[in-house]
Amino acid sequence: MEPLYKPEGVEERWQRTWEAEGCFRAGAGARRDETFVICVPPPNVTGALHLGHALNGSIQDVLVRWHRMRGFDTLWQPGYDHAGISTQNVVEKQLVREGTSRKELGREAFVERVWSHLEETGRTIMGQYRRLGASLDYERERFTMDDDYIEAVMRFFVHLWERGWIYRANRIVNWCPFHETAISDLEVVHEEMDDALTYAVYPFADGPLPDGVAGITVATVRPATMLADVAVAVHPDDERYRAAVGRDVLVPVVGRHVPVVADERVDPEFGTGALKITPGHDPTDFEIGRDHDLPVLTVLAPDGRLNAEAGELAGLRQEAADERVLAWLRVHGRLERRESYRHAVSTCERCHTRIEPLVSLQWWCAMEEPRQPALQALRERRVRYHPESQHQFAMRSLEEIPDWNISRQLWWGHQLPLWSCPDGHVTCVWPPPETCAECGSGVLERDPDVLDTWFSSALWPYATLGWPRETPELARYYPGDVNSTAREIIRLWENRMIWTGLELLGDVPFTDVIIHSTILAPDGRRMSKSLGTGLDPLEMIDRHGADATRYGLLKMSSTQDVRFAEGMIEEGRKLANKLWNVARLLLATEATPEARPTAVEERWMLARLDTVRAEVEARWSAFDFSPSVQALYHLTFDDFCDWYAEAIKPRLRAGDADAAATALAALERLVALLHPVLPHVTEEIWSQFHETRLVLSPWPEPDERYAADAAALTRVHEAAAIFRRSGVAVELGSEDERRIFAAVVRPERAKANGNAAAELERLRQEIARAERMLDNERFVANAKPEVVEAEREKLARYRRELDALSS
RNA sequence: GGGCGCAUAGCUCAGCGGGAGAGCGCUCGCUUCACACGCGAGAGGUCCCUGGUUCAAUCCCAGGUGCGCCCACCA
Repeated sequence: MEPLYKPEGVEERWQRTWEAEGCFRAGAGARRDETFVICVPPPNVTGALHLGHALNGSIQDVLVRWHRMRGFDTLWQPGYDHAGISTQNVVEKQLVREGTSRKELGREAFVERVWSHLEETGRTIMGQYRRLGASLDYERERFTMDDDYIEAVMRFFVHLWERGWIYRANRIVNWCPFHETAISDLEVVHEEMDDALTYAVYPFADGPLPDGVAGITVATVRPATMLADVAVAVHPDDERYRAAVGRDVLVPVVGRHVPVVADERVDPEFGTGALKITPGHDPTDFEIGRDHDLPVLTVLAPDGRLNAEAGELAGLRQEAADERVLAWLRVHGRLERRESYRHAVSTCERCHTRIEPLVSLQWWCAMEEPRQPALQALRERRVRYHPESQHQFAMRSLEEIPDWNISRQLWWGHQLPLWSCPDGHVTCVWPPPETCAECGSGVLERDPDVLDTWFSSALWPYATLGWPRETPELARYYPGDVNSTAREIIRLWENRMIWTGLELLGDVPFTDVIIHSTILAPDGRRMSKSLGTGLDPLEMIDRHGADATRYGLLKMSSTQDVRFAEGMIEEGRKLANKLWNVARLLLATEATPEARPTAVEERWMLARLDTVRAEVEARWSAFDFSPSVQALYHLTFDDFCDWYAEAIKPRLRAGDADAAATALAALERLVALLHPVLPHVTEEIWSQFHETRLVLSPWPEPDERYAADAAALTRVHEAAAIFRRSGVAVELGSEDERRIFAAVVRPERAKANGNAAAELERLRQEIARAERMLDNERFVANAKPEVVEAEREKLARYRRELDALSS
């Protein structure tokens, strides 16, 4: 064993060995009947993993390795998501760079192109998980476009159809002109943008009002949509427009007569208080138009250009059309003014193209019924989000959940299992039908739309286990236990897995959802590739090792948002190196591990190991990782290395067989406790004195035999602290205590550079403080008894120390 | 506009009713036979501000200030 632990080589060797020996397979090493199941949130097949994935993988792997050691039949399910629009976006942009387009390629060739693109990226992702040491059951890798998985998606759709929850409706949707598809509200991001607000005059059709007012001024950021205006609306209580309501005004350019209507949804404070109504291109206008029986006009085509309705402006891009309308307004004296205007604009989360609200015929899934059992499950805490604030958010989201637009006008994804005959009958079955279910026509055309990518993700926990087939895996591993993910995905994924699981299998897919922190760039900005603030986890692994990276990420996992700090990963590297070196020291004895403690420091060490075992178990049960790795760090550095190893060194050198055997037993426990966090270095150390694999070895059993001895060493700890501060050796009661003191402090070598006077002063102040509190009757009467007792003990201790120092 | 969260040492963060902590950085001293990715000793803090509750507040409550995230159809 070399003096410096070098993770490169060691880590990859163990990653290969573990996998080759089947240590990660579902059920490997199981010693009890209970199962523990996590499915990895399937990463988008397009991208490489980022630090968030690495953090999430570390969290899950700690839980999985811990349960596997405890003997659970453990399954950690890997896989990836076809990520419909994201993937299509990536490939389309490649095509643009190559000077072609998906339309030129045609649907079939395009989909083939996507598949060939996926081959490499899929391998990259699983390679990254392997480098992190993630103990996924790699042989069970699943993809949402596997044949079996497609089967599950189709069955699910047909199920919803038979339930009567699928319907088709013409509604305003978010339309992405680049991808030429509808997207859901959840796929829209809002971006602040500088824009111009155009104030245009709509003159009254039959001349000015009696008071001489010639028209109504409205404000808009998209002048081109005027062509589809069907009314002007004002607030019913707005005195300014009382006389105007019921009259007609003239729409600019097209000269259409449209009515002035009164509606409470108009904000009289904004702009001029008058709102042009364009039901075809604005969600609010759509509702107002519907309630006033106004027609719906559309001037924008799916590609973002103006359509035939726009007359001579047809075929222009919207920006160009805006300019033409503006010019018309200027020429005709209808432009009142323009002002700059900064506001939030909806954009496509994938391509950041400005979203056009568009009336469009889409398929929807009604949510009123299916959400109810999920909401109930959350209320009853049959599924629990951690932390609690996210549970509240998840419940609110289910309460407010709108119907789900599930159709996308994309080519990459699961095509809807819907066929129509020439008579317009729609057949929904799977496998594909031969004839129309209603009229028997053999001429059927499949709906070209594909499903929202989250539609298939929603089935992940059970479709990966074989559903809808009744497989043994499904029976054994459903429902699972834990799901871990980032905040932004609660509504997109977590809640949907819960309601689909309840609907199809009658049970929630997991009992706990961990919402982990977001790792920000060191400057506090969001980590993202486009900002150049992204960080590749592999870079950290190359520099410090996978164990160190896992440690650092877990340490950063506690609060909501943490700035990335490489120092925490370095801390992990030092921990691994420290552990390695203390193992070097102890393994040099070549003893057989067996706990036969003869001295107080040995019983104390075993007691400490058990205390930290209990603490770590409590932390991990509560999904609280940062304090757990902190406890393990101090256990290793302070307790194990600085105290225990130093205390027994003289005996090891003297060839004490009991001390050596006990030391290795203690080391066994230490590396077992550390294994879920630092799997590689612990496995490497374990292999130095075991034929077995630590990954499948039992987690340490509770052992309270030595708890009473923990206190004895506390006296030595304090004596050492005083000695180091003051240079004064406090008298110790027992031979044991004096021996340990000498071994750890090594007074013959440590030059006392402390200050006895300062130490005396410190003790006097502490004594005065404790006396003040104990003299306070209200404190003694109201404080918890153990707090008062602790204060008495402190006072007594300080007095003892003062006496010892003074003499 | 709505919701949530955060302000603690130079930096990144733990702690959260009774002694202000860690890692890194900094200063000083150590070629101590596991480890210089180490060992020992230190310096460094009105725990954001103002009130309130309490015998006792960094911690609980209210208000303020600053910052972050999520959500949102004000044209």
